Amino acid sequence: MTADQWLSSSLLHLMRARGHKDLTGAHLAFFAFLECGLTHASDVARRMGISRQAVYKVTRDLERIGVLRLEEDPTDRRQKLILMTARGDRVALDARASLAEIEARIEERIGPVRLDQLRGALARDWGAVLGLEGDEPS
Amino acid sequence: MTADQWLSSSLLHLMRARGHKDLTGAHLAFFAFLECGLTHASDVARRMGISRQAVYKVTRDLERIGVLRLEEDPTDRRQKLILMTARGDRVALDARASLAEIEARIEERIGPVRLDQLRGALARDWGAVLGLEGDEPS
DNA sequence: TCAAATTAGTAAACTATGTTTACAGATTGC
DNA sequence: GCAATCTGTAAACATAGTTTACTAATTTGA
Repeated sequence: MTADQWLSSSLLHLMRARGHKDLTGAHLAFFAFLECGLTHASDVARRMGISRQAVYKVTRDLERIGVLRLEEDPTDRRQKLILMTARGDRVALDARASLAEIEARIEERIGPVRLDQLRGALARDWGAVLGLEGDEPS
Repeated sequence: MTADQWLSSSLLHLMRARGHKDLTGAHLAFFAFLECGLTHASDVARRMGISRQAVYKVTRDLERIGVLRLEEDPTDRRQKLILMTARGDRVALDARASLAEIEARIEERIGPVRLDQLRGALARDWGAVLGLEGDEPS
């Protein structure tokens, strides 16, 4: 189990415990990018480094289960605005709480100082590494 | 793109450039555990935290393309010994060289000191975190 | 200005990588 | 000796992505 897999499976587990039984890992990963202020599927796809067709499937799912809704974008009629429903806001809230819970468990395990160092190392150093190259799909 | 995904896709890319066109990411991930001295599929499955059925498929693939071969284990007739073929040895060599190349590119990007710190932080801190819980499959 | 190139969303077929469930044969513990 | 457990095997299924293809809307440039 890698760090990534552990993080996303922990998040998924906690979200299910909070009643979001129909959310998958892909749904939650996608959701994080909406939280960053993105409002269009193609932007999310580019930022996630996956195809817009993959993102499309997730948005279609999330619309079907009532987490978000799509609306015509008046500024560009090719695009659709991705908007949160009431349940979408609850999901976002519960996701933030779950992530805080996970971080608290890590801190409990390795201590606040090393957690801070680890966060710093990952943000600075991996950030620099990943800024180097992108094999993004079409 | 996460750090994990970046690492494995870089490794896969370099291995393909070295002529191993038929190897997949799952093949290479599995291979790393053979390099650690494991000789039986069930051991690999446990260490990787995946089902032994998933490992079985990979071994079957790798046997088919001539990277490894299976032999009856004389000490336990339930088990089979996983052995390298000549091509398997070449794969292992090329994988080590590719990883060294990747690490060199990271070092070039963030410098030797921060690379060392990052490696330390990941080994110590994430190791401690992942040692905490295991949702391993049956 | 208008044709060409690009971009957004949609959709189907396929791929990669896992899981769950099931079973038979070998081994181990009591 | 027999039940529990472990091995490899295998099929059916799940998840999350890709490639290819199409239409409509927009942007670019000669």
